[in-house]
Amino acid sequence: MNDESNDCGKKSMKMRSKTPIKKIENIAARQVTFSKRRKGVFKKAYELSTLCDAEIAVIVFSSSGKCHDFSSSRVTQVIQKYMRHKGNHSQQLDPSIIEPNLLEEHCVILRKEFDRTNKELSRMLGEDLEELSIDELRKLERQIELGYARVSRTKDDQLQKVIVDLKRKESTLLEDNKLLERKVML
Amino acid sequence: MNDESNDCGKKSMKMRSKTPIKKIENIAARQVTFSKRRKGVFKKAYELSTLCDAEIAVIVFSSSGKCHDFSSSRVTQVIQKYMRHKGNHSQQLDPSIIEPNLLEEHCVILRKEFDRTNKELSRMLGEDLEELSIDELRKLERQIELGYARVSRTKDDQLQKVIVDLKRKESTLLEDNKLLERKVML
DNA sequence: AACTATTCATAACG
DNA sequence: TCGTTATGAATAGTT
Repeated sequence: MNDESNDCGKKSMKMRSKTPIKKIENIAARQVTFSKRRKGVFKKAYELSTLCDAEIAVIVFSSSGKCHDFSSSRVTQVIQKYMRHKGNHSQQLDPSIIEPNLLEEHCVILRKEFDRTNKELSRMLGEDLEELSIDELRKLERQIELGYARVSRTKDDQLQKVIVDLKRKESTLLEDNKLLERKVML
Repeated sequence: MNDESNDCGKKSMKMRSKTPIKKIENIAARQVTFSKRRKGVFKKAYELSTLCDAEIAVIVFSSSGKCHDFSSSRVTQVIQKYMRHKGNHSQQLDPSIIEPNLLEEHCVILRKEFDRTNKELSRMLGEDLEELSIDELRKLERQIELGYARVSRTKDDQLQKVIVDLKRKESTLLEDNKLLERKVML
């Protein structure tokens, strides 16, 4: 512990330093700080998700290897969404670049991911709904609505584009016609 | 407690309220808060990882669907570690009955299937629509409509069931009450 | 985007 | 681990 510039004639109570962000070497202190700050991060994550209607997942492994997580919805759900956004799974789960003895493990992970995705797709298609609660059904309904709105909007945009294109062609042709007519007149 | 912090005729002042953690309805304000707090969460995550030698990943989706992430190492690395921790009860794929040299092949096939399913799901959710033709978009739209109808119907059925159940319980209770009242009278 | 009063998080300590 | 509190840090409201 370093206490450089303390005097403070006050009750010589807590003298908090400016907290350098550097690995805490004292193991006990590190564990205490880990607990406190982990809780803090999860709280902040919760507040962010609630205030801003955001979806968030936090995964932490302590230096001792223990796993902790927080999510506004479900960690695996957020992970899935994340993977989709990043696109190609192949990069992340490509078995060919993985050591042979880890291959099996990755196959298992991939299989799990596949099953999950498959299930979600089924439900989006209105299948396998039996075991869903009313709340889950409501959530699914909203999710589908969102997807529908996006698809519908994209389609409309495309249609608009086609229409604008056609109109432009039309007016170009009209002008050409006018020019040609004038030439004919002369 | 000292009486210093009264209204005091100081400069007009900011008057921050106690910030209830509830969805911010004003969209502009929500976006600003999202930016600020997202930065805050990421900073806290960084500090936790550094101070405590921990591994952390944070994934956030804004309400508008934009994806942000932070990790002390690599997000996908943390995700894989997480999956490994959670997925130790893996009986889905028994590798002992698969020849080692077939395992990789199996993985490749699985990955292809997975990517295909993933793409379809993304599109149902209204993502990655850029390369679809108008006809394909129309088809997708109809597919989603069908799924929506099924989900909506299932939900309504469930709600009906709950209502019928509650009504039955209510009438049973009413009858019980009547019987009890009679007994009390006697 | 920048500022600052205020609330909040947490290091140090019991 | 839990509670307390002074201090540093985050941020809501504002410019």
